Amino acid sequence: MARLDNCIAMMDEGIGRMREVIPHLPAEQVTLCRLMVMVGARLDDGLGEQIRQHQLNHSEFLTLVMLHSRPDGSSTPGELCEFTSQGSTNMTRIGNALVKRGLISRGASVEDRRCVLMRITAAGRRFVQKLLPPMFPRVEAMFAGFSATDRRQLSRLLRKLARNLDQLDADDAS
Amino acid sequence: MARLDNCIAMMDEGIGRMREVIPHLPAEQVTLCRLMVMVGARLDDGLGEQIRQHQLNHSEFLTLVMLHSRPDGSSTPGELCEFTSQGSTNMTRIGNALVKRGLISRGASVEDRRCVLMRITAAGRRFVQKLLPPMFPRVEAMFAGFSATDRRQLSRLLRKLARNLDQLDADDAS
DNA sequence: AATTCATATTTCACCAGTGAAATAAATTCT
DNA sequence: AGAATTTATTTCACTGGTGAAATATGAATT
Repeated sequence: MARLDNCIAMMDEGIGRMREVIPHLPAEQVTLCRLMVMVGARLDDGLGEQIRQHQLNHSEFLTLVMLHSRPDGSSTPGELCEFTSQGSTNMTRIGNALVKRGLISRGASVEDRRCVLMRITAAGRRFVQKLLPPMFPRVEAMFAGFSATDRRQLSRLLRKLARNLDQLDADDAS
Repeated sequence: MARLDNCIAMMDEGIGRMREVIPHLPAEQVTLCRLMVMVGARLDDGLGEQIRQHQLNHSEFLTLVMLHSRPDGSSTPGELCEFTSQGSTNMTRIGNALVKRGLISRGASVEDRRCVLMRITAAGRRFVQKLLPPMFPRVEAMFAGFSATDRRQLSRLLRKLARNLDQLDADDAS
């Protein structure tokens, strides 16, 4: 796989040439877009590899960790769909996979019996708690050389970007 | 689709609870990771929608724009694979699709006759130049409220993160 | 009680990308 | 000249996810 650094250099050159052909190209913003997508995807790939070693795919992992981090360790498929950006079809499949491995249980909700409750099991919790710590060194290494201010800035800017994206989606919808 | 803002709030709460269970969790870095992935993916989705209106998928678009931004408008499959993070199998398919639409041409290279040269056609250039400008307003809106300093900071931090990720990949390989 | 709405599952056809293996052709090495 | 290497294509089985439609069931509305 190409180093990110090369891809970025290639992009910088490409955008440099593009702006000569397309006069009103917002070069700085386009660059930031591409950086976000490239770096975000690569970051995800690296972690995905660690996850795959545990026979989990990305969505299954996310769903499981999501449940683990809920106050009561449970949620409904609909809610999980929303926060993992999955379709309901896929959520059903994810549920099947996790239930089969004994990491979660699934049953009708007591309050609203048409809801299904997915709940992490004790085995599921153990699994997550064993799975996560080995990922920490990599996560920390990603931000090596980032000062406390750098981290705060990045967090601030990403959250700001997120708000703008929400706004754009809202505009699209209306 | 859930607003990014909700997802982020949910994540913040989740990580807050997690750190009580897992003592040495690098909460700040994990948060940044998740932010990068979530925001990057959402950003991509929004643009992907605009691209799909032109009967192009993400990779085809990237490949085409890549060619357009090269000095001579041409490249080899291998090179394009590298910079678009595609497998060669897929690159062949992308080439087929773009050739069929007359946006690129494909033929043996003169210098090295085992290389294939993919070159954007005049029609391809027109297509790209008509396709891009409508995307600019969205791209600009994404960074609404970003000061020049904000943009420079974000660029700096993303490039720094990219270098760290390259370093991690290099370490993995060795 | 009947209708409407909400939640979830299942099935199905589909899209996009992966990874390995076999093939082909051209180049480089020795 | 012969062998090894590089580049690309093709085929194939696979993974992961999408989107629509049909079904079922429970809850809310009237």
